[in-house]
Amino acid sequence: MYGLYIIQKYNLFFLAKVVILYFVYKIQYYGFMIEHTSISEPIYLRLKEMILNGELKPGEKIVQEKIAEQLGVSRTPLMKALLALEHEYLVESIPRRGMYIRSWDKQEIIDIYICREAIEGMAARLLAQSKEENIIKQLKDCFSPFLNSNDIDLNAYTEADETFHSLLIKLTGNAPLDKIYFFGNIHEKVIGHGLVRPPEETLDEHFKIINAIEEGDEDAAEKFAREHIKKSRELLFDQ
Amino acid sequence: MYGLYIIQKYNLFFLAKVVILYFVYKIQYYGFMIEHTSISEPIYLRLKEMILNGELKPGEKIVQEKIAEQLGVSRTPLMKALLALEHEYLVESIPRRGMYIRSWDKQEIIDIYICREAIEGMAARLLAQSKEENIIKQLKDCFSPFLNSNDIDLNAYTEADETFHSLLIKLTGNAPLDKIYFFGNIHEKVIGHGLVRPPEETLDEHFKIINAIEEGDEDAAEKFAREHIKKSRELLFDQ
DNA sequence: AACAAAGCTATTGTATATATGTAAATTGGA
DNA sequence: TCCAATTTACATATATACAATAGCTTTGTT
Repeated sequence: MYGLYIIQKYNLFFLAKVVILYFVYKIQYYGFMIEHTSISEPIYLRLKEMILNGELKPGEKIVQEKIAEQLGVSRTPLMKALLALEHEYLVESIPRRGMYIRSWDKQEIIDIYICREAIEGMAARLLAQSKEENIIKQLKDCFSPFLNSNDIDLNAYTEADETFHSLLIKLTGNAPLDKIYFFGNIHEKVIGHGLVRPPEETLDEHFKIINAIEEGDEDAAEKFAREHIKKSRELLFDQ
Repeated sequence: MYGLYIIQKYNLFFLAKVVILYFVYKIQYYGFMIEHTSISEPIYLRLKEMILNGELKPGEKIVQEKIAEQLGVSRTPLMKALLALEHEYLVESIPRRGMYIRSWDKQEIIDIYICREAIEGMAARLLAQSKEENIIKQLKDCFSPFLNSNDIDLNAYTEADETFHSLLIKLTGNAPLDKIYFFGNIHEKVIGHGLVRPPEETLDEHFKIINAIEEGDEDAAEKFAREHIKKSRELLFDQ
């Protein structure tokens, strides 16, 4: 045993191997590598993508074994991902029957928009309280490409819109608030990648919110953020 | 095989067994029995109870096999329950390390109270919009026992307070809003079953909210609901 | 004696097997 | 031919088995 070690010690291949293993270890340890938390994380992301882009359609049943085979994993981590999606309102579970891609009726969509009003309104208020320059810059940057443009690219604007609303929450730094804001996904799904209202109308509203935040006017910031969502909601159902 | 069947067919014990099994089946089928959706549901409830009453302490590690054995189940449904608790902010998961009972620092509690302000404020507004008699009655009933009483039982009042805040959300009928309102648990946990402020102070505030709802004054209802929570938050941290 | 590295142990993450329940299919009777 | 009841097939829920890894312990070297 000892003799073997002596031999190995001066064996170049052995040394090389140790060095490599060491670095692999260090790389993993210090997190330079992609953090491989678990396999259910990528499953979750993939399924979410499939739901949002329509590969999996509302009302469709999810047969666990099929999807598991399709993704090349077992049912256990798939279940974990499905439970996360259930908590995000994207998947519905009927005990002993199965899981289904969720679909929303008119009332439910209204209810979701009301939640967004409450959450985004509060977010705008919090940002107005902080009034940080860096925050205002980030918000402005979303829409600055479209200012003074008389031919707005709808796809780009849609993406900017999504970024803006997501940023509004994240920039507050309020983690619990971000945690309960999973309705953004559903918004996207409901309107099918389009816009509820034309950029000409909403661009101004977005800047109204940003300006109120910049001026530190909490009440105005919240009011404008809410009105912005409310208008879209009312237009969706002309009520 | 067939012969055996004939013998069993006329065996009284066999017949009795079949009859019993049949009724058990029917009882289950028609739902006279407690609906046994799954075993993870009671596990979830039990764990929640254990966390809230302090049997499991903040920061404590949850060793799955231990708890599973203790509850007499396998790790699979336990995991399901733990994931649900993670989504409710009661349990924290560190990948490959384990799950821990969550503890909250000052900033996080403030953040949670801010969420409550947004959610409960919106709930009060929605109820003011509906202005249903039945709703107002239920809200009033929470506190009517304490009116004109100069010696309020603190335990009873604490319970009434919890019921009131929970009702405020549920009575809106907005399911998504109720889904994101899981911070009520944490409130209870944070203040340790006590009250942040004395009944003399909060009883009046509660009725201010209820009266605004009764009068259909949305703005006032939301304002009072928010102020009520904000005052407690400020007192908790005297900021 | 101090430190690094390898091995060990405990616990999590994943896969598979078993059990239980639901819905569809089939059979038998009117 | 239609209806009801039983059987069958399939999918989910739970349990168990296996694999991988984090942190501790031990060992060996300087």
